[in-house]
Amino acid sequence: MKHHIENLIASALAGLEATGALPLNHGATITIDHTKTKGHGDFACNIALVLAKHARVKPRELAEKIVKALPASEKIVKVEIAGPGFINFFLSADAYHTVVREILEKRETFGRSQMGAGRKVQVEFVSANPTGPLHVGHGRGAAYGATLANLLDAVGFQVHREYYINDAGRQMDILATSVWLRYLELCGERFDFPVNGYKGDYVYDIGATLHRENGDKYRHASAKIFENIPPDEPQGGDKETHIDALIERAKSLLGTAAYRKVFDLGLQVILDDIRQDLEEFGVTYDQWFSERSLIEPGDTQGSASVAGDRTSGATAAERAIERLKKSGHVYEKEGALWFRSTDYGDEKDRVVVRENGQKTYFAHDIAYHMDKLERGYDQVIDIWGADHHGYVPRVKAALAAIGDDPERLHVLLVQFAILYKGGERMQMSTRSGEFVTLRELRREVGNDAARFFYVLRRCEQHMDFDLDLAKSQSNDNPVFYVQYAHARIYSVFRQMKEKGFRHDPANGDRHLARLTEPHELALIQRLARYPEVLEAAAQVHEPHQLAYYLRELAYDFHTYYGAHTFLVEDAAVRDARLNLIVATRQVIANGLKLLGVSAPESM
RNA sequence: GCGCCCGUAGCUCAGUUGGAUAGAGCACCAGCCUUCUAAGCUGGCGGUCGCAGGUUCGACUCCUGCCGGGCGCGCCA
Repeated sequence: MKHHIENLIASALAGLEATGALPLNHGATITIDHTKTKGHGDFACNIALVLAKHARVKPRELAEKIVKALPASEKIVKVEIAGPGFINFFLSADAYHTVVREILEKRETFGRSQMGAGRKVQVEFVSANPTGPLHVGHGRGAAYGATLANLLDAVGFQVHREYYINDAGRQMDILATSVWLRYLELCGERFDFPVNGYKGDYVYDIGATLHRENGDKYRHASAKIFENIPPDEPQGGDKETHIDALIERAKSLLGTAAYRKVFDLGLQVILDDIRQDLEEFGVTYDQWFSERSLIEPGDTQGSASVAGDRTSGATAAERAIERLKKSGHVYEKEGALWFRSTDYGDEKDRVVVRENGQKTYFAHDIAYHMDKLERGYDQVIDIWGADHHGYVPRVKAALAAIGDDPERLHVLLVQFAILYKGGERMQMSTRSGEFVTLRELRREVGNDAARFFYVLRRCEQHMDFDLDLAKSQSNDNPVFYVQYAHARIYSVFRQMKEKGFRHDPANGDRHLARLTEPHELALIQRLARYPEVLEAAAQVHEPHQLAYYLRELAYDFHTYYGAHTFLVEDAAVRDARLNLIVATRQVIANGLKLLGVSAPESM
């Protein structure tokens, strides 16, 4: 409909340009807006205001000229000039009635479009370190990322969903060492567990699995393990150097193969848990990309889709460093290799290869993003926790340095979800083991409420997640309101059978013109906007627009329900109304599907 | 100190990418269940859009400076 009016305006402008009433090449784009108040019609166009100065005419005068030049359209019953020079369009009821027909024809595909034109988009989200179960903060990224990916898919992008597994690096070594120490406790060894180790219950469980499957195979005497290890914090030492020394001790005592076994057990158990957790949450991926695959050429976990030249056997990380070197934006200082990211506006230069020869996490991330772009995505979307925001400039700088276009990378920062319980803010720390997991949240409030609640805020908005409120399942939670509208429509049809009526959709379609009540027109107009909402939400990466739309749609329906009876004696009116509410049910179901929320038939 | 995000009704938040008289839910007050589910509907109360300038036909929206809150500034990941 918007496009239809755009065409009318464009043709009017062309006419005025031809007669010289308007200058050529004014370069203004025609925008059609929905009006806020009914008195302003259905759509409004501000073109006369925009062009007035250029045409050296008063806005209202120009508006009159445009209106006179407008071609006739059967979809429009009235055109008015209002305010400073807005052109308001009033649609015929018939123009809207066709929407009901369209929804019933297209069913679950109604709202989908080809805006994306098949362009390839990668969405990487959650990507939590596999050092423990997902907590409620990850849940927000999961719900947001999954919904955004669904939206992009719905408007015609080819979407690739990916999880980056941080399975290399110090945090994972700390986990492996923590597992081993818990295992040793089960073997009967006694010692003080390091302050900086992972203390969650799941670490015990993994240690227990290790013990059950291997007995005392990996046991070493605690005296030997802690021999010459610098003291931990409670003993007046430094917790970081203490845990690092323990990691080295674990590696040397166990040997490479056995250490890797312990390490991989922890990784595998936790990753399986994360995968299952997300799956239950309705979040699935096309690919789980291993960080380790960037540095271990033989690794089969990672991307198999990179076509490029790996003839030399170089890892992705090595190739990334090479490309950086060729760019001339690196230098050596104090034994380390630095990337001069300040050349691209970063605050300071960054180390990519440490003094000890190991590549930094940043180097891996350069390689990962290089790999992403090599895979040919038109657009790469990263969804990160807001605490990583300082990281964005250096990644973009690196992409620019190696000759890729940093504009292809979009980093969306999701603010923390702060949990409140009993009016008090809850603290979260993976290390201490005191946190609310995503799984706990899902069990308490349900998947539907969690999914809906999470995407109700713009991602850059801090979110207060009141557990008591979400748990109470009161009508504070809009998900029930929307689901109830859906269930209510099913209920009407159950009632219809009891009353001995039949729904004849063809008859309803013939009598759509009987839908003349203000409630009906309002509902139809809301339905007509659904495709626009999907496009807007996808384009600006704001799933909350869909959530709000569904709430408004549910409101329109509930109001209609309260004001009119659907199951009336007049079959023409009855069938037309049933067509309308079936269309409503369809759009609610379509929208909820994209949000990952169920659409129940009864509640 | 520097950088990013946020500041809209008592609370939690929208505001269609610069449009017309700033909206919703909750809370509070007053109504509506022999009629398709009251998880609902109707009405009312509620605002210096953090503050001050600027840009223009027009600013919650864009620019600058302050104030307040969050986060980040590692050869951690």
